[in-house]
This record gives sequence, structure tokens and C-alpha cells, in this order.
Amino acid sequence: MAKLSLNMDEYLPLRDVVFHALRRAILTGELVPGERLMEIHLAQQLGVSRTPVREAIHKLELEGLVSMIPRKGAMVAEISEHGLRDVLEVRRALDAFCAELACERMNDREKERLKEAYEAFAKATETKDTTVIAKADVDFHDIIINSTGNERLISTINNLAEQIYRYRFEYLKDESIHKGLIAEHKMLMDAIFSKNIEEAKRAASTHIDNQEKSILSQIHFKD
Amino acid sequence: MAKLSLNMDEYLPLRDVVFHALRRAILTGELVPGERLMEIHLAQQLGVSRTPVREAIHKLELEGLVSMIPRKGAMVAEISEHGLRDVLEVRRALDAFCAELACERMNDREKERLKEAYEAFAKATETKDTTVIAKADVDFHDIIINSTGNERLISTINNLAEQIYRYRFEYLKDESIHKGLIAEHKMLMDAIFSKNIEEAKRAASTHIDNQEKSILSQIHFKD
DNA sequence: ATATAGTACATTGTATACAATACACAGCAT
DNA sequence: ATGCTGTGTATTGTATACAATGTACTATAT
Repeated sequence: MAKLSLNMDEYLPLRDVVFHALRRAILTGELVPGERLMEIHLAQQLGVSRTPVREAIHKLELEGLVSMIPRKGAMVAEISEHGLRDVLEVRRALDAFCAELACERMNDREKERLKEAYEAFAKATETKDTTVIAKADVDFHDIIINSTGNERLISTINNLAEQIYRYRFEYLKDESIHKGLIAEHKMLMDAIFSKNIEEAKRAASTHIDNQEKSILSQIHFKD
Repeated sequence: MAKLSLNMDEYLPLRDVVFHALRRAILTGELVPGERLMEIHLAQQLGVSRTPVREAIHKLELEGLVSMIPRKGAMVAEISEHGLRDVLEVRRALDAFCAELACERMNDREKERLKEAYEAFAKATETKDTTVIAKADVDFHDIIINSTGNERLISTINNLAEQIYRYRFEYLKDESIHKGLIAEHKMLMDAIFSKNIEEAKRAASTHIDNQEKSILSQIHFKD
């Protein structure tokens, strides 16, 4: 017999609640790179004890958003220009691979949704709202990535994407590039639809190249 | 349950000591997939409190060697045949990419060391000692991976490699494949030396293909 | 015999207490 | 002034106490 599924409001361990709160704060720039993360302070601020805060910070460290020094503490991770290039180099390879797999594996339902997402992104650029644009862009790429059906590939790419989320947000603010992005999305999408693997890989690769150029021209690093 | 011991020689936070101890136990098969990891039990066995054990287990979860269910506990992660295929599919793509970068970036000193590692592996196969063979194989591939100079790529590949370490160990026991492995190493190495990118990518890819075939033919999964 | 409720126990989740360490700064000797 | 040393404080590292929850088992009713 079916239990009255009163939404036993998905129970989340406090450590996960804290983790998501801190993660969001870092990705949105509320906590800036280099800022120290002190357990007691955060715990009081969030109204919990040190334990879940500690566990959340450790989780963020493994994700690469926080760097720790033993017996010294944790701080929001800074990314160097070199680190950014490294991340994007791996992403370029994996995105191209995704594009290849998508050519072979994307089903009709996903193709339909990809087309919708493509149009939604084009429309989003008209709003001039960076948050909306960023979300539409993520949606578009997520459909391609998820169509590979490879969970490990999906989580690996998502981790890499997270590393540069803060910087990607900046470059999306530049309206002059939106037109180019839409064109690149179209190239990639059409290549996938026509199962043209080489073209799809090239389109995915170019997409990251341009991202890299834009980010590097806008952000200037300390080192 | 196996006996666990800590190596306290060098000073490391206890959580890291415990982490390494558990990690080693999992990778060597001392702790088998599906085995539950209970904090109190492990803490007593290792002579520490629950806190560092908890933190070590969480770290292992993020690495993918342990799977956790909230309020239920942790167990040594089992990998399904599907999961194994996923891991190897990503590795194939990244290893091929490494091979490409190695063609462009490997310096003379690294080439020398690669040649030495190649010969050391050939020699290691004569010992019939799987541990020695596995180490020589890792050494060979590490030189290639490290020659890319991309830290993010290196850590990503190492994480993937860790997922299948237990199974790779099994397939290395089969002496009949050693000759083939040596030949594959030579193909890859020569392609890198002659900067033949396409050939290097193909060799790296083939190497993973054969690994996959061997592992899947030897291990049989529950699901 | 089966199903249900209830209860005891094992285990994790969270909070707090205590220990160890790093850092800053003051005081002193040179 | 400079450098050393000691002391206090802030912060992390570890241990333990307490709360919440899931699981197995028992007793009971049907």
C-alpha cells in the first residue's frame, strides 16, 4: 500500500546545507578568492556548530573551490591564469569528445530539447540579464553532455565547469559576443543533428577557444 | 575484516593518515567492495577517535572509492560493469589527448626517462610479481601524463585510474598479455618520439581498449 | 502462520569540550 | 634599532557527549 507520500521534505544533512550555501556564496562572488573561511565565524553566522561547517569546507576543498593549509585554515581558492588555461585545455578535449558521442547517441527527444534550448538561449541574450543568459547557456550544453549517457564524463565536466563559473559569468556580460555564441551553438547543434563528428568536434573546440580568449582578455591576474 | 595499521612516522593530520590507510586497504582489496565502514569500529581498530575517521571516509567518498547513504553509513564502493565502461571511456579520451600533448611537449630528459621506463616494464614482466609489474606500468604512463605539464589533466586522470586500480591489478596477473602490453608501450613511445600525433592517439586508445577487454573478460559482475 | 506495533540497540548526525599549534606582540638584552 | 624569547590569543585538530534515526527482533493479535 502506498504511503501517503507527504513530502518528507527531503532530509538533507546539515553539512550538505552548509556546503551548498558556501558553494553558492563562492560561485556568485559573495565570498571572494583569498578570503579566509573560519569555522567558528561561519558556524555562528549560519547558526550551526563547527562540525558541519568543517565537513562542508573539506568537501569544497575536494571540489577545488577552497584551498586549505593544515593547522592554518581554509580560504576561497584563487585560480591563476595558468590554472585557468589548464582547466580549459581539459574541457576542450572533453567537450569535443562529448560532441562526438552526442553525434552517435543523441535521441530524437533530446534533439528536440536541444533545438528548444538553442532558441531559448538566443532569446535570453535579448534580456541583457546575465544570470538568465548564463542559465540558458548551461541548459544548452547540459543537454549535449547528458546525451552521452556517461555519468563519469558528466560529473568530470561539471567539476571542471565549476572551476571557471565565476569567470565565465564575467565574459557573458559582454554583449558584443552574444551573436558569435549563438552562431557557435548553431554550428555545434547542426553538426550533431547531421552526425558530422569532425565538424562537431571542431565546433565544440572553437567554442572553448573563444571562451578562453574572451575570459583572458577581460580578467587580469595577479601573477 | 582485515587488520589495519597506521603509519605515524611523518607528521600528518590524523584524518590524512587514516585516509591513506583506508585508501590503501581498499585499493589492495583488503577491504572488499560492499564492505561496510563503521566509524566506531574503524576508530577503535586504528586507535583514534571517530572524528578523523569520519573525515577520511568523507574524503574517500568524494574520490569515489566509498559510497555513503545518509544516516545509514558508508561502504566500499562497488563498481558496476556499466560504471567501469564509463570510466574507461573517459580515460580513453583523456589518454589519447595526453598522447597528443606528449608529442608536442615532451622534452629530451623525459624521453630518456620514458625509454628507461619502457625497458624497466619489459624487465618487470619477467619477475612474475604483479606488484612490481603494476608499478612499472604506472611509472611508464606517469611520465607521459606528467609531460603534458597540465596539473588539472594529471589529477583528473589519476582520479579515473584510481577507480579501476583494483581491477587492473587482476588483469595484470595474466601473463599471456604481457607481450602485447610491451608492444603497445613501444608503439605509443615511438609515436611520441616521432611526434606522430595520430599514431600516438591510436596507440593510447588501443591500449585502453585492450585493457577493457581483458578486465571485462576476467571480472564478472553481479548486475 | 502472518502481519503489525512497539521496543531495544546499533549507528550516524551534531554539538561541545579539550589539546595542540601558529601567530602577533611585548619586553628585554645587545 | 635589531633580534630573541616568552606569553597570550586565535584557530584548527581531536576526542567525546548527546540527539536523532534506522534496523532487527519480539511479542501480540488476528
